[in-house]
Amino acid sequence: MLDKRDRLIRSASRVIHANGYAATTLALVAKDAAVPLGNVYYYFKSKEALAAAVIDDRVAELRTLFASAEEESDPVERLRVVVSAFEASAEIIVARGCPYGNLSQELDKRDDDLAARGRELFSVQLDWFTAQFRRLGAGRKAADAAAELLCAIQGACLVGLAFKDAALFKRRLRDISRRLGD
Amino acid sequence: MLDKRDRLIRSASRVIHANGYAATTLALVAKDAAVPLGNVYYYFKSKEALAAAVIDDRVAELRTLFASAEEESDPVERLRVVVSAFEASAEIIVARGCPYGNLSQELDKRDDDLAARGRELFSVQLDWFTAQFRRLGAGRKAADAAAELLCAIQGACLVGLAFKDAALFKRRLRDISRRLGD
Amino acid sequence: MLDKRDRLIRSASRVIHANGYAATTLALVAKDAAVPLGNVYYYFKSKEALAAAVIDDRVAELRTLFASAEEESDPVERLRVVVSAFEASAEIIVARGCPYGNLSQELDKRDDDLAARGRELFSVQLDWFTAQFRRLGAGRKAADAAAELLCAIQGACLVGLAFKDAALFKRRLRDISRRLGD
Amino acid sequence: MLDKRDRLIRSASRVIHANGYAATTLALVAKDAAVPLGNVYYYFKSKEALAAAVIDDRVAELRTLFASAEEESDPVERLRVVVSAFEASAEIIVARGCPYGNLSQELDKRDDDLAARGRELFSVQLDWFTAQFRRLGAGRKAADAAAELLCAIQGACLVGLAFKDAALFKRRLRDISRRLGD
DNA sequence: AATGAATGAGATTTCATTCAT
DNA sequence: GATGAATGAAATCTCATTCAT
Repeated sequence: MLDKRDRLIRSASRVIHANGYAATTLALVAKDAAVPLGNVYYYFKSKEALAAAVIDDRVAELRTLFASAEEESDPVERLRVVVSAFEASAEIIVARGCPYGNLSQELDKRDDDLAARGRELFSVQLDWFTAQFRRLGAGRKAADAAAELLCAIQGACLVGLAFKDAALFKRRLRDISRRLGD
Repeated sequence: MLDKRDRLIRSASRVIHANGYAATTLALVAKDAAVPLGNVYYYFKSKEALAAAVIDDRVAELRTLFASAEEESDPVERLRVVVSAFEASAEIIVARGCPYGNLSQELDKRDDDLAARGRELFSVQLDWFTAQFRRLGAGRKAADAAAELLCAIQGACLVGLAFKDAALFKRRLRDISRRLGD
Repeated sequence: MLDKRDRLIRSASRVIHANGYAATTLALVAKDAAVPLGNVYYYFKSKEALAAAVIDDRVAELRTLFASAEEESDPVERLRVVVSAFEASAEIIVARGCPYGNLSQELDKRDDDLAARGRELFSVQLDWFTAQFRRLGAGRKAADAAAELLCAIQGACLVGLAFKDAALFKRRLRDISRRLGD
Repeated sequence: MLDKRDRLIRSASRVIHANGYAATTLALVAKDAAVPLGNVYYYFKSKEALAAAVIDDRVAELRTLFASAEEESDPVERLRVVVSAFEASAEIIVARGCPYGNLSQELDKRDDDLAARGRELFSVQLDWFTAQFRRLGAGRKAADAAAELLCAIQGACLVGLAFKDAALFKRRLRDISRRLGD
């Protein structure tokens, strides 16, 4: 069994993904993690701090994905690995939304530094995508190509979620994957 | 001066756009509309009912936009009118997010009928886009082309918001607009 | 159509009988009477005043019943007319409770003069019952016999209501009626 | 000092007895129990849940009374113990009403399951009374005799309350007690 | 470190009553 | 007389956070 801190992050991640940050109560998270409510504050000084840890966890998840994609040498193949990873999560994304996009959007409205942390969920992707396009010789257009890819993926998540349509979502991702070769 | 009911919808729309539905309190809305809190309940039986009115308002806004786009006869031009309308709102979208996508996504996690109402914000767009592509002779691919367009716009909104980058947002929309001709 | 004042009393009587006084809202009464809410205050200066009018109405109803019972000359027959009247209302009493006992009990907890008015619902019965027993030569035991009768009727109402059992209720009332002859 | 949960039930019982359920506010109960209002919700998830606990408490009280009555072997004596217990509470019943009948009647108008819970206050009495009459050889008339007894007691409570007349109340109960021997 | 309990600010909602016309 | 609208006090309930042990 994971230690309490990790269990809390894991549970918070699940509950936030399912309900959104504002609708998530610490009581729910504590119960899901089988940790007494009062104890949450031993590990995290506030609800915000717990959310920050969730973001860190997701960023780490993305970095792990990128690392595994780097086993490919061709940047196009690397990007396709990432797109495939989204496709592999189609069911959950279509049911609950994108764990990166959802949270980034919701936290964006705050003036905390949680808002800034939320943006990392996108910037870490944008940066890595940019690096790949640069290796493809895109030069100064690399950043733009990266933004286009991020937009395409996130748009598919949002629309797939609204219509709960995994088939549509996958079709869109395959299309994105195909065009990466152009 | 608008009548109170309209002022409440207008204020709720603003506040929800700025804060999200969950973080919106009726006290805030009432204050923004200069209406005493208790009076809100004379016009709307619940917070949810007010949100439903906001959604209706936004759907009407979209229909108005579509009606004006229909002054063009060429479907491609019509679609470009719509894309341009998003472009024209770049500053606010980049600051607060897309008023349709944001709300649709947040409400999607509920099991109310507010969730269903939220989805209308997308389906009304998808339907109209589909009709245009059909007139272009897209046949059974019309729905898919419509979904692609919706994804592209929404993706741009989400990423534009995260990076508060109106230039990026506009670039993306112009690109979308250009490709509509292909 | 009754005039508004009477319609309000009639509706208030119905709604109070169905929901109890505390759970009755003037909005409900106004709607039931098809009278605009604001207008209620033209006819009654407060919710309490409306309830007082309802009590007056019910007291009048009882007096009418007594008057009709007085067409009989035998006091025992007179009392049996009254008991039969309760029996005739078995269905509604078993569904909603006794319109006299319910209200008397609920209002009893106040320190208004509504409490005193509520008690009239019982005292008017007690007085008339006492008068009949006195004519039967019960002498100073007349008051006690009257109280016993009132207790018996009200007990049957309360228990009939709790178990929603009209048959039980009627059996009890017939038993009471029979014993009146002893 | 009782623990808080018990204090809350005790206070709620008192306040509900004094004011009725609808007119009881949790603020009043909390103050009476010397518990901060917000803390009430740590022990009971809603006002209804607190009322349900009050009912449980009263049902338990009745069962304790029945258990002590069962120290007598003669069913008639047992029933007289119960009637005496009501008589011993004459002052409070005449001031506030019967804690079982009042609540049962008020809750009866709801469509919650609180209504059903309220009915238990009577059914637990009816069942035990029936068992005693059955031991007396009443056969299938046992249930009817039990209902008659319950009606008699409750009628006395209701009328005793309306006239705030403890002497009348006691006279009625003694009469009931005497007739149990017939 | 751990935890059940406590706290209080604030959110939604209700409603008798009053106001303006 | 009539009425739609307004008002504000108060009720129920929620929850992040803190406390006492």
